[in-house]
Amino acid sequence: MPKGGVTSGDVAQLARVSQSAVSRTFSPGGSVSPEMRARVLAAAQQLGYRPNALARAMISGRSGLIALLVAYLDNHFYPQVLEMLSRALQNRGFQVLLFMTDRGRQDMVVQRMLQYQVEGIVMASATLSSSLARECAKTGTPVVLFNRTVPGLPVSSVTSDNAEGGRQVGRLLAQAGHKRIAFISGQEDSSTSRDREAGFARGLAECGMTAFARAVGGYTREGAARAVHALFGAEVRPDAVFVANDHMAFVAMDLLRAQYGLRIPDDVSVVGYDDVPEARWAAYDLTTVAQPGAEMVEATVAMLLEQVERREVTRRAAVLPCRLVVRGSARIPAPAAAGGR
Amino acid sequence: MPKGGVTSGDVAQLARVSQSAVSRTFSPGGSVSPEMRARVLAAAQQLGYRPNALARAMISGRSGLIALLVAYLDNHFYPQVLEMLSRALQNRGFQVLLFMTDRGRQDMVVQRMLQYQVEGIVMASATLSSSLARECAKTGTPVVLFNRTVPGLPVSSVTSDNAEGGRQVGRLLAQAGHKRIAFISGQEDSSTSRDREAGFARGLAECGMTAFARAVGGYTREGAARAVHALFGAEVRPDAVFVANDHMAFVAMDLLRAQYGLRIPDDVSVVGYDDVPEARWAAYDLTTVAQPGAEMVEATVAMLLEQVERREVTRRAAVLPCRLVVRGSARIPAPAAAGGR
DNA sequence: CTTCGCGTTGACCACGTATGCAACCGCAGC
DNA sequence: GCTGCGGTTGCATACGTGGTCAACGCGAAG
Repeated sequence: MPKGGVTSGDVAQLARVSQSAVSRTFSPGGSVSPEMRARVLAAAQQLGYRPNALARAMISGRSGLIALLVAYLDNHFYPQVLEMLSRALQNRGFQVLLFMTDRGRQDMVVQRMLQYQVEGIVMASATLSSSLARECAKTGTPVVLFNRTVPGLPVSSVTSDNAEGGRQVGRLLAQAGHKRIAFISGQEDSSTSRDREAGFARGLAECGMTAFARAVGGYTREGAARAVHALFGAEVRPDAVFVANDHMAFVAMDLLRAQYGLRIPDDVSVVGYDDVPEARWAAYDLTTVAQPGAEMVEATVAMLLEQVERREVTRRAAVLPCRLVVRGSARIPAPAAAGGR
Repeated sequence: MPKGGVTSGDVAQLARVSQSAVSRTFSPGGSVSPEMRARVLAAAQQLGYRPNALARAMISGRSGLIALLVAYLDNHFYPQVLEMLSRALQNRGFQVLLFMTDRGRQDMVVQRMLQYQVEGIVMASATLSSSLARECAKTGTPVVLFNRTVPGLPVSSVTSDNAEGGRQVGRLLAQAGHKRIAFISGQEDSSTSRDREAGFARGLAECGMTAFARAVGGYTREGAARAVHALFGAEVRPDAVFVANDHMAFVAMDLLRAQYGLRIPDDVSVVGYDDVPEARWAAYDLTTVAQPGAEMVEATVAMLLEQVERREVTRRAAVLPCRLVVRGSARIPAPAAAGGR
């Protein structure tokens, strides 16, 4: 094989059959007699034949490619999701084309995806401009937003019930007797942060309370640190903090212990969101809200592939239930039970 | 656009030029007059033309695809690497086809890569059977192993100087006056674990010591926990542990503190390897050996793309220097300096 | 005016595979 | 023995693009 390509024609020539026969042998529904199939397979084996997926994609109009756009992997919720998504798609016979958002060059990134004739797009924690969404819809490429909602776009989405999760946190902290409950937000323009905060406020309201203070964390370590200093550098400090995700909650815990000399949960309660693996590490033992990662991935794949199969883009939204995970980083209500589902 | 495909022929028809002209307009070295270029671009704009990357790949023999095989993302060193690798390749005009190893089905995975005519393969923390390596070489597809070496295969590799890193840890712990220094290994068959252990033994030997005990951690949390129990459930306990990577070192620290009631570093020193982001978190403040992730990624990309450009697979190995990062999880030598260089 | 040469253009083919269509074979029924 | 039919097989074409080659036009040199 000089320049690296053994084609179906080569196999046909060796097996003394037509190229069509080779193609049919490797196509699921092909009508081939047993002896021909055997001869073809023997020749293919001998030459090391491997069907060219690109040529197959061209003729069949099905590339078998799914684009996956990810914003950042610092938050360890996303590596988990990425791994599960990739495995699920791989098992269903699709290949994953991975893209990292490139700060404002998202348009170019999506163009590249479409150039490669991807059959579907999953966007994890990344935004999509409405013009791009329309462009995808025009080419018939379904898009599923993971852990994010953007109303009014012709795209589907899968999220967990962020509002309900926030509400449960609000009730838990209020019922535990905290008096000054603060919130550290994520990116202000993200639906996750907004929903979690709104639910949180409602949970507090149901217990006759309101949030004591809030600060913007932006879902980054640096932003979280600034938010902690803004809240705890003040005259009167919060006695509980709900942080919009675990990633930032760890920063808060480190800072509160090391720099402010506070004990957790004796002096201050901390609650996060996501239940990333580190949340159960002994050093943090973080009370948090578990997002059903596996179920979200399953829903995403199902929703996307259904559209791929039926060759039509629909607009659906799945909201999956989440679950409060009580650990040691927050005081718990004394006698009665906490907030019920 | 009925069924989603506007072709160069459509553009040519609208612009009243030949299809060749459209192709030349979108090809870098094409000889096109300004006015024709303008007409073509206008027509393309109007129709929303997007060159079909698959067709281009077929004819040019260059798919622009690089396969990336990753074993697991639990160890947070790899998400970082994945993100950097993906960004680097993306910036150089290549697309990343992502694959997760599927326990023994690696052969199938590599076959799928080759079917998609990838121009190169990066394997991060995953093994490659020699038969597969030869198959890749036969098709002229360069392979670069990331953070792993397998001698005798026609593939390149990029690693850090694991032996030297291990040696420095050995010297540090010995010179700090520890008497019973233990080692928790990774996967026994991985080159990283072997090299780190060998260097560690040499570092100890240079100070007239030998390892007090060793246990197998297998690079997993569960394995690390078993190893810790094996070492510290014994009659006489180590007073220092070198753990083959940070991922396992965190498990060890949690267990030593919570279950064995030991203080770090007063009762026992812990040293890891990798310098993942969590290593600097206040709760751990882990002394570790920093792998030069960015440089390793850069070397990987350079090595791979050079082979892609020159269309020949060569066998090279890059070993990059690593750096001891002294933090608070290990006692430090009192007066004189630690290990040189 | 003729000729040469250069830059531009279009017709045509190739890349490797899937598939419609026609031809073909063998067999059963009349 | 002829017809009809179901199952196989090969031929030819299409998918969308890049590149080759000859033709063409136009300006400059003789």
